[in-house]
Amino acid sequence: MPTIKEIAKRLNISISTVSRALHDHHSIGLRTKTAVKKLAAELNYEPNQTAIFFKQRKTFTLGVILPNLREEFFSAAINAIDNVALNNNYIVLTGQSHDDLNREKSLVESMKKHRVDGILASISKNTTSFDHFEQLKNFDIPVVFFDRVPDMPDVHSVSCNLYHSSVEAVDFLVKQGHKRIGYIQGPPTLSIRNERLNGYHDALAKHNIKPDNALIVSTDLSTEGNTNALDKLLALKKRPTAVLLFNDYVALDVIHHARQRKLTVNKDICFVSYANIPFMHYLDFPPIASVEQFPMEQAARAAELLFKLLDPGAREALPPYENIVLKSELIIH
Amino acid sequence: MPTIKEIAKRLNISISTVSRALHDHHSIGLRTKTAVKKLAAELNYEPNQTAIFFKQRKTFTLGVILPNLREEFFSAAINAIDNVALNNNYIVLTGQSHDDLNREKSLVESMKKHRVDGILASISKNTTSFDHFEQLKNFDIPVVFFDRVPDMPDVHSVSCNLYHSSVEAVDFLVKQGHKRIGYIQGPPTLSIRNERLNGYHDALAKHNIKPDNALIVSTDLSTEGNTNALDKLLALKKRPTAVLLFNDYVALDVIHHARQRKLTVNKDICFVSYANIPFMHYLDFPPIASVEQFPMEQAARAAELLFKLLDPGAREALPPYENIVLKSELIIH
DNA sequence: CTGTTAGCGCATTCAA
DNA sequence: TTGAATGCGCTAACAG
Repeated sequence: MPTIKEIAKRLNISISTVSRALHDHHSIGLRTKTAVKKLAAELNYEPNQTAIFFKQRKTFTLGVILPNLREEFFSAAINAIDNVALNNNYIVLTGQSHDDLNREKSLVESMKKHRVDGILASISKNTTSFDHFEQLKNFDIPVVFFDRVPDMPDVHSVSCNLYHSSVEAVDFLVKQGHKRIGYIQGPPTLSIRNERLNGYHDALAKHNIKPDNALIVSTDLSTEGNTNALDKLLALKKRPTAVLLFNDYVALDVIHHARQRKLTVNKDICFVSYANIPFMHYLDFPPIASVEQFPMEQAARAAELLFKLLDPGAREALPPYENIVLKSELIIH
Repeated sequence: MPTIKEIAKRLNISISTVSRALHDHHSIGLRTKTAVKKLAAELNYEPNQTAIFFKQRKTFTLGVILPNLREEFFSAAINAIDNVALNNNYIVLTGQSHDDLNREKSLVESMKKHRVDGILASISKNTTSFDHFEQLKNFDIPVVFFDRVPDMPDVHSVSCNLYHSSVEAVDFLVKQGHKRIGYIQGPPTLSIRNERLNGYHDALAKHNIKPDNALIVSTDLSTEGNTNALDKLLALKKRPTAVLLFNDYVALDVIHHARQRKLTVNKDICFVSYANIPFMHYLDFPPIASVEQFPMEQAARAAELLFKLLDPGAREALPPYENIVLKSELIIH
């Protein structure tokens, strides 16, 4: 494989001249410059990036850690990140935690080893401690969290506030005549800020509907957890006529299960869900509304923030920790 | 950031001794070895991988190029690759071509620049020339194609032969009483080997059913292409009562469209499809059967093959070009 | 406008 | 059992 040394030797000039010529340095004569470029092309010269990474102490690589790629939400996020990375001549190293804390930790380790310049992360549902991310500060690897963000100060984050949409969702259901509205909530780690629940509560209060704790059940997001949650609601003497669902994947299971139990969805019982993944449109009985959380926008904003952190000039203009919050939107189907 | 040089200085020993101690080299005294390791731990020493990559001329990074991650087929493949890579202490760089040849080319370029040790690829539907992959041979970057493999000699590949399942699919339909069976085929680049079509034809012949070219229509895999294809079949004087569909994503659109046209799926018209993605189970009217193409197995085999190619010892035992073919399986729902 | 020199962090050959 | 020396390929400070 040809190197600049090789080119220098053949042209009887110095290595640094070759280097500069290849970089269009202003102080290089046109004649030598063209000669160098010509020979480089002939030899099929390709700069050895590993040498450059080493020398520049940068790898032009971004790490992305997220729960999984199966969910359209996250594959959409990856697409947005890819685009931003591409514009900045960066490449993306993706890792899936599969909601396993240990796996998340080892992903952080291996990305650290590979010297990624920065990391974008959406935490696993089982992540309660954040030391593995914290230690990255010692290595000058900035981290920006998105969507599933830790509830901590001193982190950069981009997230989507679900409070208002939750209020809207209940408003919408009430307007449709519903009075008993249930809520299937997700695991506590993913609900620290309780935006969905707070919105739910506040909206009920607004409409003078007495809250009933029996109407609030939980799932660990497994299919079994999802169907059990619905069963609990259906076991009540006074069943809910509408239910908010933690997200569309919960909705898939819950709707399926409701129908197996011979309920007519959107008549006997209505659902509103979160995420608004396109796939739901193929269902016969989709949720009547879903909260759009803008994965692409979140991810893009997070990536842009990360690139600012990576740029010493831009970083100065930033607050010590930036926390961007987008607004979700209730989409009526 | 501490380096071995730093450690050497503090311990008043040489750099090479430190290096060797850290690697458990046999010729290092126990006393010095423990001293070195102790100090390294205290200083939080981390070897600079970029230096190692540079020196070793390896990056312990695999490139994966595939059409997109939205399709469960490919996200499953990535998971399988992740696992194999993890076992080999490799990390995975994923790129999506979005079925765009130019994007695929630039992915190859940037992976080459980043000096990945090897590449796994599933080609885009618009890929007709393979120079961008071919040139990698000059850089000693082995490529293994999987699932969507080029129809060329002199490449490594892992794919799934759909011929027998296609025959089985028709057998199955015939057994159900169908005599007019249509086929919606995909773009020519993805059907070079014509396994689906050949199976379809041979099976019809086997059952003495006269082939009818009007029953074979094409789609470019867009939603519009998919619905148009169905419309063409429905416009025939003698409509098919069953149709083979290129894959499950075509099936989603086709089934949706059939129902909008007031057909009762699985009664007025039956569908058999390819890919067998789990999501279909949430549909009310899924295809009655689907051909499992084993994305995880394909990807895992491809990754394993790639690691063999990366290992000089193992490579010797291999033929110049390995082409692994798995058998698909018809799954009746 | 061009060349000389040094050094990034590490593995490794050769010498002791 | 250890150390000295070399070089991977490239960039950049310094010198001319």
